[in-house]
Amino acid sequence: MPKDRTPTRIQQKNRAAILEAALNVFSAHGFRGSTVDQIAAEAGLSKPNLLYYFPSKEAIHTALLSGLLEVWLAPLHALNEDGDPMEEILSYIQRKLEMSRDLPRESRLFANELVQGAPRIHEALSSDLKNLVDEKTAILTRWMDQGKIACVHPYHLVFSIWALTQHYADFDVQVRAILGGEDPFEGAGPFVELLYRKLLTP
Amino acid sequence: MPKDRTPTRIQQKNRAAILEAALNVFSAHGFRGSTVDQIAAEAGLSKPNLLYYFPSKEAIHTALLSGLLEVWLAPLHALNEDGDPMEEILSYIQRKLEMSRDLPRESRLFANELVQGAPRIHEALSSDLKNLVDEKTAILTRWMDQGKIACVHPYHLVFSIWALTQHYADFDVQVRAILGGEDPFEGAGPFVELLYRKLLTP
DNA sequence: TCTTGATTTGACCATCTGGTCAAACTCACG
DNA sequence: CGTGAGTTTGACCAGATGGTCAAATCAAGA
Repeated sequence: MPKDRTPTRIQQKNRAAILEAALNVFSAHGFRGSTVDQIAAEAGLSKPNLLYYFPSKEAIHTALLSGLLEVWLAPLHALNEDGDPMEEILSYIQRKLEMSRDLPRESRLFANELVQGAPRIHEALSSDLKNLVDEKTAILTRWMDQGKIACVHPYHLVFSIWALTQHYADFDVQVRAILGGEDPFEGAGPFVELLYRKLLTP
Repeated sequence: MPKDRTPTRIQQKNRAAILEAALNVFSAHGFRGSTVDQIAAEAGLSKPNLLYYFPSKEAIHTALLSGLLEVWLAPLHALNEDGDPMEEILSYIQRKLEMSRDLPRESRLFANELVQGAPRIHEALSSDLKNLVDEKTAILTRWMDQGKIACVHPYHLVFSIWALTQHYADFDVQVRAILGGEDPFEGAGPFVELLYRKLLTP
């Protein structure tokens, strides 16, 4: 196991390669469906070598999840009370949709975890995530009280945004099977924008 | 392996128990994360006995999926061109939401399969499902052309209904972690009804 | 160059898992 | 009863899988 001191170039490179490979594998097969050999092969390392950098399969998984949670929540963090309410919300939605398009592996990694009861990130949900959502729904509620956007259940508003945008990453196969060759995001962008404009216009 | 003749009472009972147990286990852990022993224990059978009724783990899984696909698509099947457009769509949405509340295991079974690329039901998606959706979006399009509902992308309208309603079953842990003790479906029903009323009112 | 710590690996192990099989048991029916 | 088909199971197997370890290799500073 490498020391905790300043990591060498090799350590940085290999840790990064492992996390990148693990993202590919875990997001495609879930935790239980992925094997250490698979991740090692994808990272271009032997299995014992991989286990030299991370003590176990589970350690890789949690390192991935906790490392990506920040990235995943960044768009919501950026929601700014001082901006124009409708524009703030719509640009949050657009950022989430772009993340589904550009980071589908990350979306599916979390989807895999959540759909199976989030055994490994349950605590993060009810602490970090809940705090963030509480904070941002408070902003939404204030906007509603001020009549700047229509009055709807703020938590379910957030859920709906997550559901709508992440659907395109998580259930990509289904969407594409139905749309045929058409690019899903071509139509999705205008659709969700129209939807939330109509919903939130006072 | 039991004969193909008219199944005995024992066969009916055990097959049903196996599928019920498999639904519990597969929906909670995914295909790869579930073991035959787990399913057998849950069904109150020994592993060899279970494999007397189904030739393999995969056979149980496909039997489950194909058996439930019909149930899963029934609400969309029921969408009737001759009814009142807005009421037809809203009651489709309510039925889907009720299914998320009453059949969350079924929802998660499909979610698990889809998020991992639907390796076992890919063909059903691009044949049965696509045909059904094509048929029903044609109805939606006609309603839009007649000015009976607002004009939006019909495929993305369907996707949004799936995403919004199934979110409450598939990501149940997350929803509950954020809502605290509140019943998710209490607020979800009125929220989605308002959302689609605003979206689809011409 | 030499030394020392960092890195890599082949061989190995214990456990889990899907699946098999022959033998035993049960049940309906003549 | 008795019998034959239907049902159940303990014992077992082969392969996969997470993880270990001692030995080998490499890399950079003295």
